[in-house]
Amino acid sequence: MADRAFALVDGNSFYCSCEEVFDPTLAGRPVIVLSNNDGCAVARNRFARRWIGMGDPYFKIRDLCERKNISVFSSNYTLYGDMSARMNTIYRDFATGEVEVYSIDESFLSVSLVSPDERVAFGRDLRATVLRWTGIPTCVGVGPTKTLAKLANHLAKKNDELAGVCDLTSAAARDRWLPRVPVGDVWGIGGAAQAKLSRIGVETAADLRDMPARLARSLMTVVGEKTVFELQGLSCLDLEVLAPQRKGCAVTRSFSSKVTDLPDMLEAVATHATRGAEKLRRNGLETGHISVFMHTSRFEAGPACSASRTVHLPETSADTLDLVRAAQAGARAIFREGFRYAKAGIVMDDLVPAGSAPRPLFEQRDRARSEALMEAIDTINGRFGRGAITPAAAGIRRDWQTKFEMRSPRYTTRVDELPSARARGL
DNA sequence: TCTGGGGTCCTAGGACCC
DNA sequence: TCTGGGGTCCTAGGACCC
Repeated sequence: MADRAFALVDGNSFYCSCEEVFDPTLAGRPVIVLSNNDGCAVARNRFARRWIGMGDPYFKIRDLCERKNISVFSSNYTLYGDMSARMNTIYRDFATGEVEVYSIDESFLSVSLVSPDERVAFGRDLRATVLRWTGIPTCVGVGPTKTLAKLANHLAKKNDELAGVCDLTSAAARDRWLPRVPVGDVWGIGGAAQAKLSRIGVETAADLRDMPARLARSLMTVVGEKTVFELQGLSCLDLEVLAPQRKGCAVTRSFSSKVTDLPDMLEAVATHATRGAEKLRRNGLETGHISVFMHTSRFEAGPACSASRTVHLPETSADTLDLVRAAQAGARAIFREGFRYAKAGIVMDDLVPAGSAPRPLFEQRDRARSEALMEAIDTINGRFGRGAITPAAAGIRRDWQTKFEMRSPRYTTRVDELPSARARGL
């Protein structure tokens, strides 16, 4: 049995690249994609990077974008999710199914069966195939642990001479590269850990690898200790080919304009609960309680307020009407007049598989009827688009609705939004 | 004038990730 | 005017019990 090896593949400026695939006029031009509500820049292509910082609020850079002729898009998660699925199909071919989908644009592949001297060629072939079949440019990092694969991917992105593929399989390669990586760029080392490490003179990935594991544990808990082992080449994190059952589910949104009255708040909370119930049903899960929260803006002077309330259900449920009712009851209990609310949301945790929880002796509602109704609603919304049917409480789309003013078409998932092509000179 | 000890379970909050 | 959303994991500390 060969030693273990992992590859991490990710899409370069993934959201921007998705937009560029379907709009050839963007080629060679700066492009950014905004977060929900057109709030912040969350993706920048390589031409936009010199002007736009990650997370820059849009209202602060709007003029700059105009001056520099930067193309700006609202997030189009439907499109990005579909492109992501296409890429993972290719990865599964390359890694005989041994693929962990880590995020919308990153996947770990097992490459244990690829001999060490062929791993760079494997990476180049994978990149070329993904580019040809989806139009998305990628980088590939290879290593004996997931943390090293991640680090290799980071190096592939930052160093043009690597041509998009970096292999840290050999100890010699690690000795060459790890001293060049700031410790804060290591997967799992955030701001707090970086500050602690800096105080004891640990500044690079190589320093972290060479520090005593026990000291790492005392500074950064067992998570930091594992990171040290992983940098040494001792694999502590396995590939998770089957997505573990999710434990929680949240739907939260900032309002596009501040909410000050109860009817608007109730409508927003009902909309979030509706969406939450859909997510539960799609995952075959139920919840026994739902929490509601609302708060004012942390950037705004004036009276501040942050409140939350958990409401228990008589029995576990994924029924939209149950969840809307409970969420609104919670919202009524915590809503206070006189505040300019900036955000509200619902959170559900302790999720259980549908039908697995013990039922009360005397059922309070007709389960079969509820399930039939929800199935009908999901079918209709599946065919005609989300929101074709919603509970009346989720309302009629008022001012608080999240903004997506610059969203591109859903090219790959909606027949009425397919890209069109014109042939010239025939 | 004065403190038990040890176990489990739950929750809140911190840290990190994309 | 305008500053994202959705996860996971770990630990400390309180409540409770015997």
